Amino acid sequence: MHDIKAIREDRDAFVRGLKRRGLSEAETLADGLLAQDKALRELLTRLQSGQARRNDASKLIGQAKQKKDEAQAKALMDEVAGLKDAIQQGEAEQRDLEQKLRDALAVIPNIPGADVPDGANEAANVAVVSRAFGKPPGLNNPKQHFEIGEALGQMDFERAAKVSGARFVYLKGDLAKLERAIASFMLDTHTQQFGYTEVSPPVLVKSTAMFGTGQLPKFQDDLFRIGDDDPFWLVPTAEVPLTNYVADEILGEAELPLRMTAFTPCFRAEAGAAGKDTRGMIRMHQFSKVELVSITTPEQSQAEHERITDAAQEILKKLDLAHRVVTLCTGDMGFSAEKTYDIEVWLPGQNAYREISSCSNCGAFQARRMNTRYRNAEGKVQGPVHTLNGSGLAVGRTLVAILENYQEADGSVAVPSVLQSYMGGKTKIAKV
RNA sequence: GGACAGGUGGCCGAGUGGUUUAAGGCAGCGGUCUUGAAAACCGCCGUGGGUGAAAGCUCACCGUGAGUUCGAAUCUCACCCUGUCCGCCA
Repeated sequence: MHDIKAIREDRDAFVRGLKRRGLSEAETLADGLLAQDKALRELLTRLQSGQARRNDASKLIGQAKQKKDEAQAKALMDEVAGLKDAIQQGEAEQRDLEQKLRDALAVIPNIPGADVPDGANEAANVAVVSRAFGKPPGLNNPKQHFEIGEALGQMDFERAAKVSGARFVYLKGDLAKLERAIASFMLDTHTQQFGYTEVSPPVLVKSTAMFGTGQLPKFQDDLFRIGDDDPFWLVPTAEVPLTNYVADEILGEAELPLRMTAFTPCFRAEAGAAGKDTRGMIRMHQFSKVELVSITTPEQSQAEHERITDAAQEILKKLDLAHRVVTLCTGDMGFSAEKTYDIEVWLPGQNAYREISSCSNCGAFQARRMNTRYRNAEGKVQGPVHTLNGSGLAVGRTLVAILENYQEADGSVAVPSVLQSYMGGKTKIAKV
Protein backbone atom coordinates (compact mmCIF):
# COMPACT_ATOMS: atom_id res chain seq x y z
CA MET A 1 0.00 0.00 0.00
CA HIS A 2 1.28 3.39 -0.92
CA ASP A 3 1.26 6.44 1.30
CA ILE A 4 -1.04 9.02 -0.30
CA LYS A 5 1.00 11.74 1.35
CA ALA A 6 4.14 10.55 -0.43
CA ILE A 7 2.28 10.52 -3.75
CA ARG A 8 1.05 14.04 -3.05
CA GLU A 9 4.59 15.21 -2.29
CA ASP A 10 6.22 13.55 -5.29
CA ARG A 11 3.69 12.55 -7.89
CA ASP A 12 6.32 12.17 -10.59
CA ALA A 13 8.44 9.65 -8.69
CA PHE A 14 5.30 7.57 -8.13
CA VAL A 15 4.40 7.73 -11.82
CA ARG A 16 7.93 6.83 -12.89
CA GLY A 17 7.97 3.83 -10.58
CA LEU A 18 4.67 2.48 -11.83
CA LYS A 19 5.72 2.98 -15.43
CA ARG A 20 8.81 0.89 -14.78
CA ARG A 21 6.40 -1.78 -13.57
CA GLY A 22 4.69 -1.61 -16.93
CA LEU A 23 1.59 0.33 -15.91
CA SER A 24 1.07 2.52 -18.96
CA GLU A 25 -1.75 4.60 -17.45
CA ALA A 26 0.27 5.57 -14.40
CA GLU A 27 -0.38 9.29 -14.94
CA THR A 28 -4.13 8.91 -15.12
CA LEU A 29 -4.00 6.70 -12.06
CA ALA A 30 -1.93 9.16 -10.06
CA ASP A 31 -4.06 12.13 -11.01
CA GLY A 32 -7.20 10.22 -10.11
CA LEU A 33 -5.78 9.42 -6.68
CA LEU A 34 -4.69 12.99 -6.10
CA ALA A 35 -8.11 14.30 -7.11
CA GLN A 36 -9.76 11.94 -4.61
CA ASP A 37 -7.28 12.98 -1.97
CA LYS A 38 -7.95 16.65 -2.61
CA ALA A 39 -11.70 16.16 -2.45
CA LEU A 40 -11.33 14.29 0.83
CA ARG A 41 -9.18 16.98 2.41
CA GLU A 42 -11.51 19.75 1.31
CA LEU A 43 -14.38 17.83 2.81
CA LEU A 44 -12.50 17.33 6.08
CA THR A 45 -11.74 21.01 6.45
CA ARG A 46 -15.38 21.89 5.94
CA LEU A 47 -16.73 19.07 8.09
CA GLN A 48 -14.37 19.70 10.99
CA SER A 49 -15.25 23.35 11.41
CA GLY A 50 -18.87 22.22 11.74
CA GLN A 51 -17.89 19.59 14.28
CA ALA A 52 -15.86 22.14 16.24
CA ARG A 53 -18.85 24.48 16.48
CA ARG A 54 -21.11 21.63 17.52
CA ASN A 55 -18.70 20.56 20.25
CA ASP A 56 -18.41 24.12 21.60
CA ALA A 57 -22.15 24.65 21.56
CA SER A 58 -22.84 21.31 23.21
CA LYS A 59 -20.49 22.20 26.00
CA LEU A 60 -22.25 25.55 26.44
CA ILE A 61 -25.60 23.79 26.51
CA GLY A 62 -24.37 21.68 29.38
CA GLN A 63 -23.23 24.74 31.27
CA ALA A 64 -26.47 26.62 30.56
CA LYS A 65 -28.54 23.70 31.78
CA GLN A 66 -26.53 23.55 34.95
CA LYS A 67 -27.27 27.22 35.52
CA LYS A 68 -30.92 26.54 34.71
CA ASP A 69 -30.71 29.02 31.86
CA GLU A 70 -33.24 27.20 29.69
CA ALA A 71 -33.64 30.03 27.20
CA GLN A 72 -29.91 30.10 26.45
CA ALA A 73 -29.83 26.32 26.18
CA LYS A 74 -32.77 26.30 23.84
CA ALA A 75 -31.18 28.89 21.55
CA LEU A 76 -27.96 26.88 21.33
CA MET A 77 -29.82 23.65 20.73
CA ASP A 78 -31.67 25.22 17.85
CA GLU A 79 -28.41 26.39 16.35
CA VAL A 80 -26.74 22.98 16.60
CA ALA A 81 -29.82 21.25 15.26
CA GLY A 82 -29.22 23.17 12.05
CA LEU A 83 -25.70 21.76 11.81
CA LYS A 84 -26.71 18.19 12.42
CA ASP A 85 -27.75 17.13 8.94
CA ALA A 86 -24.69 18.66 7.32
CA ILE A 87 -22.40 16.93 9.79
CA GLN A 88 -24.00 13.53 9.42
CA GLN A 89 -23.96 13.84 5.66
CA GLY A 90 -20.35 14.97 5.78
CA GLU A 91 -19.36 12.03 7.96
CA ALA A 92 -21.02 9.62 5.57
CA GLU A 93 -19.24 11.29 2.67
CA GLN A 94 -15.93 11.07 4.53
CA ARG A 95 -16.35 7.33 5.09
CA ASP A 96 -17.22 6.89 1.45
CA LEU A 97 -14.26 8.90 0.13
CA GLU A 98 -11.80 7.25 2.50
CA GLN A 99 -13.03 3.80 1.52
CA LYS A 100 -12.75 4.61 -2.19
CA LEU A 101 -9.26 5.99 -1.80
CA ARG A 102 -8.17 2.98 0.24
CA ASP A 103 -9.66 0.59 -2.32
CA ALA A 104 -7.87 2.39 -5.12
CA LEU A 105 -4.53 2.29 -3.30
CA ALA A 106 -4.96 -1.36 -2.28
CA VAL A 107 -4.58 -2.69 -5.83
CA ILE A 108 -1.51 -0.68 -6.82
CA PRO A 109 1.75 -2.69 -6.76
CA ASN A 110 4.90 -1.67 -4.96
CA ILE A 111 7.43 0.60 -6.68
CA PRO A 112 10.61 -1.19 -7.82
CA GLY A 113 13.86 -0.34 -6.09
CA ALA A 114 16.31 1.93 -7.86
CA ASP A 115 18.74 -0.92 -8.53
CA VAL A 116 16.14 -3.25 -10.06
CA PRO A 117 16.66 -3.82 -13.79
CA ASP A 118 13.92 -2.63 -16.13
CA GLY A 119 12.18 -5.18 -18.28
CA ALA A 120 8.83 -6.62 -19.30
CA ASN A 121 9.24 -10.29 -18.38
CA GLU A 122 11.60 -12.96 -17.12
CA ALA A 123 13.77 -12.65 -20.22
CA ALA A 124 15.05 -9.37 -18.77
CA ASN A 125 16.07 -10.81 -15.40
CA VAL A 126 19.72 -10.28 -14.61
CA ALA A 127 22.08 -12.94 -13.30
CA VAL A 128 23.89 -12.21 -10.05
CA VAL A 129 27.17 -13.72 -11.17
CA SER A 130 28.83 -13.56 -7.78
CA ARG A 131 26.08 -15.73 -6.27
CA ALA A 132 26.30 -18.58 -8.82
CA PHE A 133 27.28 -21.93 -7.30
CA GLY A 134 28.41 -25.28 -8.67
CA LYS A 135 28.31 -26.94 -12.03
CA PRO A 136 25.60 -29.22 -13.41
CA PRO A 137 26.69 -32.84 -12.86
CA GLY A 138 27.51 -34.86 -15.97
CA LEU A 139 24.79 -37.50 -16.06
CA ASN A 140 24.02 -39.91 -18.87
CA ASN A 141 20.39 -39.72 -19.95
CA PRO A 142 19.18 -38.28 -16.66
CA LYS A 143 15.60 -39.13 -15.77
CA GLN A 144 13.02 -36.69 -14.55
CA HIS A 145 12.08 -36.83 -10.87
CA PHE A 146 8.66 -38.37 -11.42
CA GLU A 147 10.15 -41.18 -13.49
CA ILE A 148 12.58 -41.88 -10.67
CA GLY A 149 9.97 -41.60 -7.94
CA GLU A 150 7.40 -43.73 -9.69
CA ALA A 151 10.00 -46.39 -10.51
CA LEU A 152 10.94 -46.47 -6.83
CA GLY A 153 7.28 -47.05 -6.08
CA GLN A 154 7.31 -44.16 -3.63
CA MET A 155 5.66 -41.35 -5.61
CA ASP A 156 2.05 -41.85 -6.68
CA PHE A 157 0.21 -39.29 -8.80
CA GLU A 158 -2.53 -41.66 -9.95
CA ARG A 159 -3.89 -42.41 -6.54
CA ALA A 160 -3.55 -38.72 -5.62
CA ALA A 161 -5.69 -37.91 -8.66
CA LYS A 162 -8.24 -40.50 -7.56
CA VAL A 163 -8.49 -38.94 -4.11
CA SER A 164 -7.86 -35.24 -4.74
CA GLY A 165 -7.55 -34.61 -8.48
CA ALA A 166 -4.73 -33.15 -10.53
CA ARG A 167 -1.71 -31.44 -8.96
CA PHE A 168 -1.53 -33.58 -5.83
CA VAL A 169 0.85 -36.38 -4.92
CA TYR A 170 1.39 -39.17 -2.45
CA LEU A 171 4.93 -39.70 -1.23
CA LYS A 172 5.62 -42.99 0.54
CA GLY A 173 8.36 -44.74 2.43
CA ASP A 174 11.80 -43.19 2.11
CA LEU A 175 10.58 -40.37 -0.13
CA ALA A 176 8.01 -39.34 2.47
CA LYS A 177 10.75 -39.50 5.07
CA LEU A 178 13.08 -37.54 2.79
CA GLU A 179 10.62 -34.66 2.71
CA ARG A 180 10.64 -34.57 6.50
CA ALA A 181 14.44 -34.86 6.58
CA ILE A 182 14.85 -31.94 4.16
CA ALA A 183 12.54 -29.75 6.23
CA SER A 184 14.33 -30.58 9.48
CA PHE A 185 17.69 -29.90 7.92
CA MET A 186 16.52 -26.53 6.61
CA LEU A 187 14.98 -25.46 9.91
CA ASP A 188 18.07 -26.51 11.84
CA THR A 189 20.33 -24.55 9.50
CA HIS A 190 18.23 -21.40 9.69
CA THR A 191 17.77 -21.49 13.44
CA GLN A 192 21.31 -22.53 14.37
CA GLN A 193 23.37 -20.79 11.72
CA PHE A 194 21.27 -17.71 10.94
CA GLY A 195 19.43 -17.00 14.18
CA TYR A 196 15.88 -17.47 12.95
CA THR A 197 13.22 -18.42 15.47
CA GLU A 198 11.31 -21.54 14.53
CA VAL A 199 7.57 -20.93 14.41
CA SER A 200 4.65 -23.22 13.82
CA PRO A 201 1.98 -20.85 12.54
CA PRO A 202 -1.68 -21.17 11.57
CA VAL A 203 -2.21 -22.06 7.93
CA LEU A 204 -5.79 -20.81 7.82
CA VAL A 205 -5.97 -17.04 8.04
CA LYS A 206 -8.52 -14.24 7.91
CA SER A 207 -8.96 -11.84 5.01
CA THR A 208 -7.22 -9.07 6.93
CA ALA A 209 -4.01 -11.10 7.02
CA MET A 210 -4.20 -11.80 3.30
CA PHE A 211 -4.70 -8.08 2.75
CA GLY A 212 -1.69 -7.29 4.92
CA THR A 213 0.77 -9.23 2.80
CA GLY A 214 -0.89 -8.25 -0.47
CA GLN A 215 -2.62 -11.43 -1.66
CA LEU A 216 -5.99 -9.69 -1.27
CA PRO A 217 -7.92 -8.04 -2.72
CA LYS A 218 -6.29 -8.53 -6.09
CA PHE A 219 -5.25 -12.17 -6.24
CA GLN A 220 -8.25 -13.94 -4.76
CA ASP A 221 -8.36 -16.40 -7.68
CA ASP A 222 -4.97 -17.83 -6.72
CA LEU A 223 -6.17 -18.77 -3.25
CA PHE A 224 -8.27 -21.51 -1.68
CA ARG A 225 -11.10 -20.11 0.34
CA ILE A 226 -13.17 -21.67 3.10
CA GLY A 227 -16.59 -20.23 3.90
CA ASP A 228 -18.67 -17.50 2.33
CA ASP A 229 -18.93 -14.67 4.80
CA ASP A 230 -15.90 -13.83 6.88
CA PRO A 231 -13.98 -16.65 5.19
CA PHE A 232 -10.79 -18.41 6.12
CA TRP A 233 -8.10 -18.66 3.47
CA LEU A 234 -5.49 -21.41 3.09
CA VAL A 235 -2.09 -19.77 3.10
CA PRO A 236 -0.19 -19.86 -0.22
CA THR A 237 3.02 -19.40 1.79
CA ALA A 238 3.99 -19.10 5.46
CA GLU A 239 5.00 -15.53 4.60
CA VAL A 240 1.38 -14.64 5.35
CA PRO A 241 1.09 -15.81 8.97
CA LEU A 242 4.74 -15.01 9.78
CA THR A 243 4.65 -11.45 8.47
CA ASN A 244 1.20 -10.71 9.88
CA TYR A 245 2.49 -11.87 13.26
CA VAL A 246 3.42 -8.20 13.83
CA ALA A 247 0.28 -6.67 12.27
CA ASP A 248 -1.17 -3.68 14.15
CA GLU A 249 1.82 -3.50 16.45
CA ILE A 250 4.42 -0.91 17.33
CA LEU A 251 7.71 -2.74 17.79
CA GLY A 252 10.70 -1.59 19.79
CA GLU A 253 13.74 -0.84 17.65
CA ALA A 254 15.83 -2.97 20.00
CA GLU A 255 13.89 -6.13 19.09
CA LEU A 256 14.62 -5.66 15.37
CA PRO A 257 15.48 -7.42 13.20
CA LEU A 258 12.89 -10.05 14.00
CA ARG A 259 13.64 -13.29 12.18
CA MET A 260 11.18 -16.16 11.89
CA THR A 261 11.19 -19.43 10.00
CA ALA A 262 8.41 -21.95 9.55
CA PHE A 263 7.78 -25.25 7.83
CA THR A 264 4.22 -25.37 6.54
CA PRO A 265 2.10 -26.77 3.78
CA CYS A 266 1.25 -24.15 1.15
CA PHE A 267 -1.89 -24.10 -0.93
CA ARG A 268 -2.24 -22.51 -4.34
CA ALA A 269 -5.16 -22.69 -6.70
CA GLU A 270 -2.74 -22.27 -9.63
CA ALA A 271 -5.44 -20.48 -11.61
CA GLY A 272 -4.03 -19.52 -14.97
CA ALA A 273 -1.29 -22.14 -14.81
CA ALA A 274 -3.21 -24.59 -16.99
CA GLY A 275 -0.82 -26.64 -19.11
CA LYS A 276 2.28 -25.52 -17.18
CA ASP A 277 4.35 -28.21 -15.49
CA THR A 278 1.52 -30.69 -15.60
CA ARG A 279 3.75 -33.71 -14.95
CA GLY A 280 5.51 -34.31 -11.72
CA MET A 281 5.56 -32.31 -8.53
CA ILE A 282 6.96 -28.98 -9.72
CA ARG A 283 3.59 -27.23 -9.53
CA MET A 284 1.12 -28.59 -6.99
CA HIS A 285 -2.03 -27.34 -5.31
CA GLN A 286 -0.42 -28.36 -2.03
CA PHE A 287 3.31 -28.34 -1.31
CA SER A 288 5.51 -27.84 1.68
CA LYS A 289 7.97 -25.05 2.15
CA VAL A 290 10.33 -23.67 4.75
CA GLU A 291 9.87 -19.92 4.79
CA LEU A 292 12.07 -17.13 6.12
CA VAL A 293 10.65 -13.79 7.24
CA SER A 294 12.53 -10.79 8.60
CA ILE A 295 11.09 -7.62 10.08
CA THR A 296 13.61 -4.76 10.12
CA THR A 297 14.09 -1.04 10.30
CA PRO A 298 14.25 0.76 6.93
CA GLU A 299 18.01 1.17 7.38
CA GLN A 300 18.57 -2.56 7.81
CA SER A 301 16.41 -3.99 5.07
CA GLN A 302 18.81 -3.99 2.14
CA ALA A 303 21.54 -5.77 4.08
CA GLU A 304 18.92 -8.15 5.44
CA HIS A 305 17.82 -8.93 1.90
CA GLU A 306 21.33 -10.11 1.08
CA ARG A 307 21.43 -12.08 4.32
CA ILE A 308 18.13 -13.85 3.77
CA THR A 309 19.33 -14.81 0.28
CA ASP A 310 22.55 -16.11 1.84
CA ALA A 311 20.52 -18.27 4.21
CA ALA A 312 18.47 -19.76 1.37
CA GLN A 313 21.56 -20.39 -0.75
CA GLU A 314 23.34 -22.01 2.16
CA ILE A 315 20.88 -24.90 1.99
CA LEU A 316 21.69 -25.58 -1.64
CA LYS A 317 25.40 -25.27 -0.97
CA LYS A 318 25.25 -27.80 1.83
CA LEU A 319 23.28 -30.11 -0.44
CA ASP A 320 25.88 -29.45 -3.13
CA LEU A 321 23.23 -28.52 -5.69
CA ALA A 322 24.26 -26.30 -8.59
CA HIS A 323 22.26 -23.12 -8.75
CA ARG A 324 22.25 -19.55 -9.95
CA VAL A 325 20.63 -16.37 -8.70
CA VAL A 326 18.83 -13.75 -10.76
CA THR A 327 17.56 -10.31 -9.90
CA LEU A 328 13.99 -10.14 -11.14
CA CYS A 329 13.33 -7.29 -13.53
CA THR A 330 10.58 -4.76 -12.90
CA GLY A 331 8.06 -6.68 -15.00
CA ASP A 332 8.63 -10.05 -13.33
CA MET A 333 8.41 -9.03 -9.67
CA GLY A 334 5.52 -9.87 -7.39
CA PHE A 335 2.94 -7.33 -6.29
CA SER A 336 4.42 -6.46 -2.89
CA ALA A 337 8.12 -6.62 -3.73
CA GLU A 338 10.55 -3.77 -4.07
CA LYS A 339 13.37 -6.08 -5.11
CA THR A 340 13.51 -9.86 -5.57
CA TYR A 341 16.22 -12.46 -6.02
CA ASP A 342 15.12 -15.78 -7.46
CA ILE A 343 17.30 -18.79 -6.79
CA GLU A 344 17.19 -21.36 -9.56
CA VAL A 345 18.46 -24.90 -9.05
CA TRP A 346 19.76 -27.13 -11.80
CA LEU A 347 17.42 -29.98 -12.72
CA PRO A 348 19.25 -32.52 -14.91
CA GLY A 349 16.03 -34.28 -15.93
CA GLN A 350 14.65 -31.03 -17.29
CA ASN A 351 18.06 -29.86 -18.49
CA ALA A 352 17.21 -26.45 -17.03
CA TYR A 353 17.51 -24.18 -14.04
CA ARG A 354 14.19 -23.93 -12.19
CA GLU A 355 13.05 -21.59 -9.44
CA ILE A 356 13.41 -23.03 -5.95
CA SER A 357 13.37 -19.85 -3.88
CA SER A 358 12.27 -16.27 -4.15
CA CYS A 359 13.68 -13.70 -1.72
CA SER A 360 12.01 -10.31 -1.60
CA ASN A 361 12.43 -7.04 0.16
CA CYS A 362 8.95 -5.53 0.42
CA GLY A 363 10.14 -2.30 2.00
CA ALA A 364 7.34 -0.51 3.86
CA PHE A 365 4.67 -1.77 1.47
CA GLN A 366 3.28 -4.61 3.57
CA ALA A 367 3.96 -2.81 6.85
CA ARG A 368 1.68 0.01 5.74
CA ARG A 369 -1.05 -2.45 4.86
CA MET A 370 -0.61 -4.20 8.22
CA ASN A 371 -0.12 -1.01 10.20
CA THR A 372 3.16 -2.16 11.72
CA ARG A 373 5.49 0.54 12.98
CA TYR A 374 8.42 0.76 15.33
CA ARG A 375 9.57 2.94 18.19
CA ASN A 376 13.13 4.26 18.36
CA ALA A 377 15.37 4.10 21.42
CA GLU A 378 13.89 7.38 22.73
CA GLY A 379 10.43 5.84 22.58
CA LYS A 380 9.29 7.97 19.66
CA VAL A 381 7.03 6.25 17.13
CA GLN A 382 8.70 5.97 13.75
CA GLY A 383 7.22 5.04 10.41
CA PRO A 384 6.45 1.59 9.08
CA VAL A 385 8.96 -1.25 9.47
CA HIS A 386 10.34 -3.07 6.47
CA THR A 387 9.39 -6.68 5.77
CA LEU A 388 11.28 -9.36 3.87
CA ASN A 389 10.56 -12.92 2.98
CA GLY A 390 12.32 -15.76 1.22
CA SER A 391 11.78 -19.43 0.60
CA GLY A 392 14.39 -21.31 2.47
CA LEU A 393 13.52 -23.44 0.46
CA ALA A 394 10.55 -24.97 -1.31
CA VAL A 395 10.76 -28.48 0.13
CA GLY A 396 8.97 -30.27 -2.71
CA ARG A 397 11.22 -28.76 -5.32
CA THR A 398 14.28 -29.51 -3.21
CA LEU A 399 13.21 -33.14 -3.14
CA VAL A 400 12.84 -32.98 -6.92
CA ALA A 401 16.34 -31.51 -7.23
CA ILE A 402 17.84 -34.21 -5.01
CA LEU A 403 16.18 -37.00 -6.98
CA GLU A 404 17.39 -35.65 -10.29
CA ASN A 405 20.91 -34.65 -9.22
CA TYR A 406 21.64 -37.67 -7.01
CA GLN A 407 20.12 -40.32 -9.26
CA GLU A 408 22.14 -43.44 -9.99
CA ALA A 409 22.19 -45.54 -13.14
CA ASP A 410 20.47 -48.41 -11.31
CA GLY A 411 17.43 -46.29 -10.46
CA SER A 412 18.39 -45.64 -6.85
CA VAL A 413 19.09 -42.22 -5.37
CA ALA A 414 22.04 -41.32 -3.12
CA VAL A 415 21.17 -39.47 0.07
CA PRO A 416 23.15 -36.20 0.32
CA SER A 417 25.59 -36.45 3.20
CA VAL A 418 24.03 -33.62 5.23
CA LEU A 419 20.70 -35.47 5.18
CA GLN A 420 21.93 -38.90 6.16
CA SER A 421 21.64 -38.30 9.88
CA TYR A 422 18.04 -37.16 9.32
CA MET A 423 17.39 -40.39 7.39
CA GLY A 424 18.51 -42.70 10.15
CA GLY A 425 21.95 -43.10 8.61
CA LYS A 426 20.60 -44.25 5.27
CA THR A 427 22.90 -43.43 2.33
CA LYS A 428 20.73 -44.59 -0.52
CA ILE A 429 17.06 -44.72 -1.46
CA ALA A 430 16.20 -47.80 -3.47
CA LYS A 431 13.15 -49.74 -4.54
CA VAL A 432 11.93 -51.99 -1.74
C1' G B 1 -21.98 -25.23 19.43
C1' G B 2 -24.46 -23.35 24.39
C1' A B 3 -24.52 -20.29 29.07
C1' C B 4 -22.40 -16.49 31.88
C1' A B 5 -18.73 -12.54 32.58
C1' G B 6 -15.69 -9.15 30.32
C1' G B 7 -12.86 -5.77 26.35
C1' U B 8 -10.79 1.87 28.72
C1' G B 9 -3.59 4.72 27.13
C1' G B 10 3.04 0.77 27.53
C1' C B 11 0.65 -1.90 32.04
C1' C B 12 -3.13 -1.88 36.16
C1' G B 13 -7.60 0.56 36.85
C1' A B 14 -11.91 4.50 37.93
C1' G B 15 -15.64 6.24 35.09
C1' U B 16 -23.80 4.33 33.64
C1' G B 17 -25.74 11.18 29.25
C1' G B 18 -22.98 17.48 30.07
C1' U B 19 -16.32 21.61 33.40
C1' U B 20 -13.91 14.24 30.93
C1' U B 21 -9.56 18.55 28.98
C1' A B 22 -10.53 9.99 30.26
C1' A B 23 -9.45 10.16 37.58
C1' G B 24 -5.79 7.54 40.25
C1' G B 25 -1.68 4.25 40.35
C1' C B 26 2.65 1.60 38.12
C1' A B 27 6.50 1.89 34.59
C1' G B 28 9.38 5.60 31.76
C1' C B 29 11.72 10.64 31.02
C1' G B 30 13.40 15.53 33.09
C1' G B 31 14.24 18.28 37.55
C1' U B 32 14.74 19.65 43.11
C1' C B 33 17.15 17.65 47.35
C1' U B 34 21.84 14.42 48.15
C1' U B 35 29.02 13.18 48.27
C1' G B 36 26.29 9.41 45.32
C1' A B 37 22.00 6.48 45.31
C1' A B 38 17.27 5.45 47.41
C1' A B 39 13.10 7.91 49.38
C1' A B 40 10.25 12.29 49.06
C1' C B 41 8.57 16.31 46.16
C1' C B 42 7.70 19.06 41.26
C1' G B 43 7.01 18.64 36.05
C1' C B 44 6.45 15.76 31.44
C1' C B 45 4.46 11.36 29.49
C1' G B 46 -1.27 7.91 23.70
C1' U B 47 -2.22 7.39 18.19
C1' G B 48 -3.74 9.15 13.55
C1' G B 49 -5.60 13.18 10.52
C1' G B 50 -6.84 18.45 8.68
C1' U B 51 -4.81 23.43 8.55
C1' G B 52 -0.42 26.40 9.06
C1' A B 53 6.28 28.85 7.48
C1' A B 54 6.02 27.95 12.63
C1' A B 55 3.79 28.58 17.26
C1' G B 56 -0.72 27.10 17.40
C1' C B 57 -5.83 25.95 16.20
C1' U B 58 -8.82 21.82 15.23
C1' C B 59 -11.11 16.74 14.18
C1' A B 60 -11.36 11.56 15.18
C1' C B 61 -10.18 7.41 18.29
C1' C B 62 -12.32 3.89 25.20
C1' G B 63 -12.80 -4.12 20.94
C1' U B 64 -15.11 -3.20 15.53
C1' G B 65 -19.15 -1.17 12.70
C1' A B 66 -23.73 1.31 12.53
C1' G B 67 -27.43 4.15 15.22
C1' U B 68 -30.19 7.44 19.11
C1' U B 69 -29.08 12.54 21.08
C1' C B 70 -27.91 19.50 20.96
C1' G B 71 -24.07 16.34 23.36
C1' A B 72 -22.01 9.16 23.96
C1' A B 73 -16.43 5.65 27.08
C1' U B 74 -21.55 5.82 29.22
C1' C B 75 -27.90 4.40 25.82
C1' U B 76 -29.60 0.91 21.34
C1' C B 77 -28.44 -2.85 17.49
C1' A B 78 -25.08 -6.13 14.96
C1' C B 79 -20.47 -8.32 14.84
C1' C B 80 -15.40 -9.69 16.65
C1' C B 81 -12.26 -11.22 20.49
C1' U B 82 -10.87 -12.93 25.57
C1' G B 83 -12.01 -15.59 30.16
C1' U B 84 -14.91 -19.30 32.95
C1' C B 85 -18.20 -23.44 32.84
C1' C B 86 -20.85 -27.14 29.75
C1' G B 87 -20.91 -30.04 25.12
C1' C B 88 -17.77 -32.16 21.28
C1' C B 89 -12.85 -33.47 20.21
C1' A B 90 -6.71 -34.59 18.29
